[in-house]
Amino acid sequence: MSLSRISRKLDLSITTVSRALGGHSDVSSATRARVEAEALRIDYRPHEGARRLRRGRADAVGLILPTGIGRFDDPFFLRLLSAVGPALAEAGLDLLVSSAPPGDAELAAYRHMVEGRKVDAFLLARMRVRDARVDYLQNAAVPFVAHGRSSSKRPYAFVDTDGTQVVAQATSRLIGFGHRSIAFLAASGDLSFSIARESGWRQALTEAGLIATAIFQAEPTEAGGFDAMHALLCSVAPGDLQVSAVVCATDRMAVGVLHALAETGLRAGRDISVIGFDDHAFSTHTAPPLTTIAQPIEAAGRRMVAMLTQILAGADPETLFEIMSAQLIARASDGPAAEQSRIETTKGQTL
Amino acid sequence: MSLSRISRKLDLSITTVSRALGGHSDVSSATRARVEAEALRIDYRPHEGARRLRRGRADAVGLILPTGIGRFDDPFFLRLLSAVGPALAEAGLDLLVSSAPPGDAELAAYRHMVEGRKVDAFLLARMRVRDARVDYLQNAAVPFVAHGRSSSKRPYAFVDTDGTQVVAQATSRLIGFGHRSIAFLAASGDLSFSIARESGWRQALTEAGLIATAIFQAEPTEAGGFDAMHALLCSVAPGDLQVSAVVCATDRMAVGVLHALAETGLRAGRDISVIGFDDHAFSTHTAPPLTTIAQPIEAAGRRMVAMLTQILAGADPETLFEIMSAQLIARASDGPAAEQSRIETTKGQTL
DNA sequence: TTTGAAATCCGAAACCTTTCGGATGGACTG
DNA sequence: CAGTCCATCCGAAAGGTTTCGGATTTCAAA
Repeated sequence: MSLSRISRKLDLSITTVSRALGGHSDVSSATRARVEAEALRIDYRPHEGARRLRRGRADAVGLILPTGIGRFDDPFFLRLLSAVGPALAEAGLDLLVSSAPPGDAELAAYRHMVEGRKVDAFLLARMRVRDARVDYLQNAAVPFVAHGRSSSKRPYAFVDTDGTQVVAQATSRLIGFGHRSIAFLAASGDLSFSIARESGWRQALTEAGLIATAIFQAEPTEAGGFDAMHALLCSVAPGDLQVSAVVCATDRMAVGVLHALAETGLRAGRDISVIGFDDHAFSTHTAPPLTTIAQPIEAAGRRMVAMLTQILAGADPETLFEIMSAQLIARASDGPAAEQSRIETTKGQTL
Repeated sequence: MSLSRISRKLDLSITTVSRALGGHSDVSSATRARVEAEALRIDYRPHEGARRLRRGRADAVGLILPTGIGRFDDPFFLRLLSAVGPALAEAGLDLLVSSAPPGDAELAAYRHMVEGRKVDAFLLARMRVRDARVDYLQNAAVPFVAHGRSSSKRPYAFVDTDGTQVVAQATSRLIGFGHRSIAFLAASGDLSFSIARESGWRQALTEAGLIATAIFQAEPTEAGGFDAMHALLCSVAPGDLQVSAVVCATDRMAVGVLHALAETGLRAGRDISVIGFDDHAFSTHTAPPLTTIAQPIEAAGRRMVAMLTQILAGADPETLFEIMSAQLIARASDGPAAEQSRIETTKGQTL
């Protein structure tokens, strides 16, 4: 009831109105102007449903938030969402959001959107090394762009942060501070970002001739970090701790580690160094302020949308990727190794 | 190409297939069974676009994230989103998300969804006392459910936390600890939640015969809290501070306050008490762990969806509302007032 | 046997847009 | 003047679903 309304008013065919508004060349500029004026006057908006029906696409993309075990509130996703929103809007794409815990329910959520033809493509985040979502989407021939990589037969479009390189740099910084036994606190599960960061840690250690055995893992939350560090501290007599520095897979874990340290009376940045990853807003304000790594989430989001529009326009997903570099933000949670731990490390690196 | 596919295969009319699947009564149970079996076999899903075109509704609801000044990553929204997602899915509703900074761009985002008939209704969060979104939506006769109240002529459906009551309780707790000069750190702007919480603080103070003048405000972020507390601490000579406790409008602000305190060598929970609001994941792990207030965000999200479906089914929005109670979580950032400040307060309450 | 109602089914229209394949008229070419 | 070509317009179909207003059959009641 709308293209037709303009067409009646202006005594033109529906076709002509449609083509005028659609910017086609076979309509005179005079007619086009008349149509545009009338469209503006009655504030015409094409009916999305009709358009989708006719064009056979949804002009929408899906994003399914991975609900975590327990409470789910990682600032990462919000930053991604808020970057992706305007970019998508500018491209004329809607964003359909849902949430599901990884596993069958998650796949079902993807299937729901695909089979209902609700979206043309997906944005994926928080990739896992063996990622069922990738298999499913590639199989169903649904385009997507991921934030992070995973091991799949066929390559796909992605944006990723070079976690390996920058964590290696952070670890080297600790080595430069005199630390000899540096632990890595990995995120549990097979989260790609954690594995990339871990290998940066390992790399720096190996290069410096140190052994990379002090690795433990926990849920990528504050509680996970706290529990892991707490367990570590309880496992040895006070003053007998081997580890003098901890590189954490995420800021949230680092916050938990800081807490466990404070609880035991250990001073982060002096007795033990801690480095996080993400540079979330709260990390400036921990006690002490957290040395961490800033990754360009907003830029990544915008880049993902750009890739998506290219793919939707026919580009080959296999050729589209970008690895962005992250930046070490030195604050106060790390520093020179205390004499004591420098000596103790000679006894061994394992825990 | 799909109802028709079933109809051809089964030698029925499209009408009958549609009505069989739609649960209408004028189709024999034998036929219905055949249709259902075939639909299952070919994994039939109605085409959303076609359905929307015909039915004239979108079966989708919109949620526009208010991008803040600077970086935007309040865990509140993520918790709300993850609660709302599954509830909406169960009701057969899609969730369309966008983001925009409050102001003209925000209204434009709402208009975009409304006028493109992309959604049937909205979910609103982070209400402001004078909220242009409410005016616009009521005017355009688009249903919505809000989290939080605002001052509008016509009432609307909302779920809210009773911030006033619980903050009064928290403030009384501080008074019970012997604090006599208790400040409130409000969120800037005219955010409803902050105003409700402020009035709880004021109420408790007044009831105890204390003067409620120590109020200052800042952006509802860690940086905002830090700057405000920092400025306060710098404005007086050390040891001359009037305020012995601070009630913060949000946990994020409280984190900043904690940081400012630590920087000056003041011990939160001993020299100065701090209470937050939200009980976000990181609040368990601040130094010291933050005494705060837990509000039921997930339950609120589910309740909002329930209300929305009622409204979409014809219920009167003006009769739908629920005020949920929040809970004080006592941790270590507050405690008995130090002798010193108890004496000093006699000098005056203002800052 | 006729009538009427109930149980089942179906044709066609409508929702709004896009696009294929022309149609029309005028200007230009040869 | 016949033939071409171009600029501009339009009719009709298609896309998948729902629903209005019957049509047909069956069966019991009169």
